[in-house]
Amino acid sequence: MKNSGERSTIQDVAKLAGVSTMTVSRALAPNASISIKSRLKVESAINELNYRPNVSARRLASDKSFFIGLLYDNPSAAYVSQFISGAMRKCRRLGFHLVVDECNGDDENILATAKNLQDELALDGAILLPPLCDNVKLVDYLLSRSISVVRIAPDIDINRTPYICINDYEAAFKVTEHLIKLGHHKIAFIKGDPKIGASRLRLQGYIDAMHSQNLTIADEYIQYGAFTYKSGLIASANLLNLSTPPTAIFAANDDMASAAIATINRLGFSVPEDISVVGFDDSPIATTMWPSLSTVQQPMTDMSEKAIELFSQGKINPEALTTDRIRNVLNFTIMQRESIAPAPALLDQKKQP
Amino acid sequence: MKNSGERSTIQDVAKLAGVSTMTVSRALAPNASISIKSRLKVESAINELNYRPNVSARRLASDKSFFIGLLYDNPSAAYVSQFISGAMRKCRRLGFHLVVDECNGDDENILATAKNLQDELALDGAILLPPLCDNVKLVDYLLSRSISVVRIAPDIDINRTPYICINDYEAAFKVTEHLIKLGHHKIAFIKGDPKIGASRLRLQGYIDAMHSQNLTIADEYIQYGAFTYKSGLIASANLLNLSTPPTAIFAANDDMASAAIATINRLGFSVPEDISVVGFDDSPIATTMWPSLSTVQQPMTDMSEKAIELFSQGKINPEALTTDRIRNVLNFTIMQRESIAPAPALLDQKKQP
DNA sequence: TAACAATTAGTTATCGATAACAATACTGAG
DNA sequence: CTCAGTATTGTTATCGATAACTAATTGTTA
Repeated sequence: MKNSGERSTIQDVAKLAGVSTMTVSRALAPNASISIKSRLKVESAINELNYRPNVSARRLASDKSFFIGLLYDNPSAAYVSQFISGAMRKCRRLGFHLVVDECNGDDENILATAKNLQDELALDGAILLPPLCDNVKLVDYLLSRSISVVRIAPDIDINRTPYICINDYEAAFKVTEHLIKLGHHKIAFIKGDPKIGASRLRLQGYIDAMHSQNLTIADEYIQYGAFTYKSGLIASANLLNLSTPPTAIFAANDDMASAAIATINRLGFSVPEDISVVGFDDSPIATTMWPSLSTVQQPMTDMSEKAIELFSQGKINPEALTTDRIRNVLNFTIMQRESIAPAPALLDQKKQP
Repeated sequence: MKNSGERSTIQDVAKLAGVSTMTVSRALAPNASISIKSRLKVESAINELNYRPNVSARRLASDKSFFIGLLYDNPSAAYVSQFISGAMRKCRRLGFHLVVDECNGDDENILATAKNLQDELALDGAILLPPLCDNVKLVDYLLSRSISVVRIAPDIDINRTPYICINDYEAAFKVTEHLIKLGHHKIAFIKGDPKIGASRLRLQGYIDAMHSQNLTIADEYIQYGAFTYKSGLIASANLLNLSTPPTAIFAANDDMASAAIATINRLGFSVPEDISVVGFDDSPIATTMWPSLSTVQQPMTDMSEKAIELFSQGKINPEALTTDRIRNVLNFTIMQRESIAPAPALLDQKKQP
């Protein structure tokens, strides 16, 4: 190992391994033709010297840019920043640069931002966060410029690019099932933004879980929501004003769930004694709230690291996409916190102003 | 202008300007000796070709890295991500790369993370967000490696490095003054994390504004807080349980202010009719809340862009630091929203469970 | 005005990697 | 065993910029 401060170069590795620099370079490339013997020699030299290629030199010499764009529209700051931090770290390790950009507005604007970014940096890859992951025009454009695309939780054209997600359906199913096991029968659901595919899956998971236990769902128990706090306030107020309010509210994300808690408290009920509340995403608000919010945790760091890894495993070219490369479904965790409890034996209190 | 897709190089500029590439290079450097005539020729050629230097080539050829580290400890995700987005954009424009890293834990850990980053990337500059901006050991280390440092809202060794902030004192003063003008006399304050310098300034602004109007502050009206939602819940509950609760609560950040709103609602009072609430920072929660929160907006994008600009204006070397380069105090904005109203004529309701 | 500094501009080598081509080492068929 | 054909490895030029040196120009002073 060279004395710290000085980084070792490909020349050092080549000398130590007793091969040419090209052989080292080839050992690093995913699809190069190189003998096993050389590869081993090079690999051990790399380890010994703790060598890592100089990105700038690479970028200059090759036609690749090693830039990966992370494009998002308007998911919550928390969602984005959680995703970023894992992706950044992984990028650094693998010699990529992450370029984060917000694509706002209508389709035209979004496309313009993407084009601009591309003109400026010549992206090698792009990661699309919801709801951009389902923007067909954007995907078309990126693929037409032969930019590798990885989508997070897409709902459309599932097999067109590799994607990463959790099983939203199953998560919602299990949460609902759990509430039922705690004795809840009157479970309401606050839907998410219909533009985001996962909303549909979460709703369906809830519905199917209810039906699987032979529970019927009153129409009014499924409320419209849009992933915003405000929409959660309205939806939860609607639910509490029903003649028979629910004993549990399952919201499609944490912002709406925390709005539900606020409403419940404001109307003189308490969480979880009177009404249990569950959210989705495990965003920071879930633990800043009091009572803390039970929710579904997505493994954001794993997801973002996985996304970057996909780029490094050779070019993601459409023909070579095997199913196991395309589908990357990671495990969720149900975070049980203070906001849920067994159903109250009887709920006959009246709300008081 | 070259046909889009192809970027023009320094050679193109040199040819068009009728000079050598070195002259172009020098025209771009901050302290190079070059005649006005050549500089003008080069500049117009650069404009015509829309030339922007290739960062990789630069990094390879020079001893600079063009990496700027953005180090933060644990300010809210919202604070960091707002800062990042401006900084990223500016970096792209000026040919830097922003490397974002979280430095957690005790001083030793923080230092280790910074050293690691430095070994890996050889930073040209570092931006320190609070509370890292006041970590003397960290600043010492970075300066000792001759990394340019820009600090955000520092409280210690103010003149050691350039810094960027708003006038927290004045903002707090004006907010308090505004509440007083609305007829509030019983104004309480929830303090921020004492590790963060701005906390002290915000408190002092509040105190001085009260005194300037000859209002006295009951001891119990100044509550301990730590910038967290939970600490805001406790502090506000304390305030509402006083025999004469305040008619206005000013919290040193939005998280605590929103906790205050939650407590007020839970105890059967309403905002702003019974009690006005003001926060600080204009974080996303301020507008997701209902009622929306009046607060002080820091110009985060301006701050982050300014920070990056400082690096590009030649090396920030300690000797050349004039006062006007060091101090960068930007303007805040008081965001008046739904959570404040004139003081109630009389507050004689009792809280009801 | 000649002689010498000080400024400004140009030339060449270099950073660390890969592309494209050239050379060599293996392989199996005849 | 030889030779074509393939698999592997090496050589040289190159990416786009700057450092370090050299050359030319300008300005100053005796």
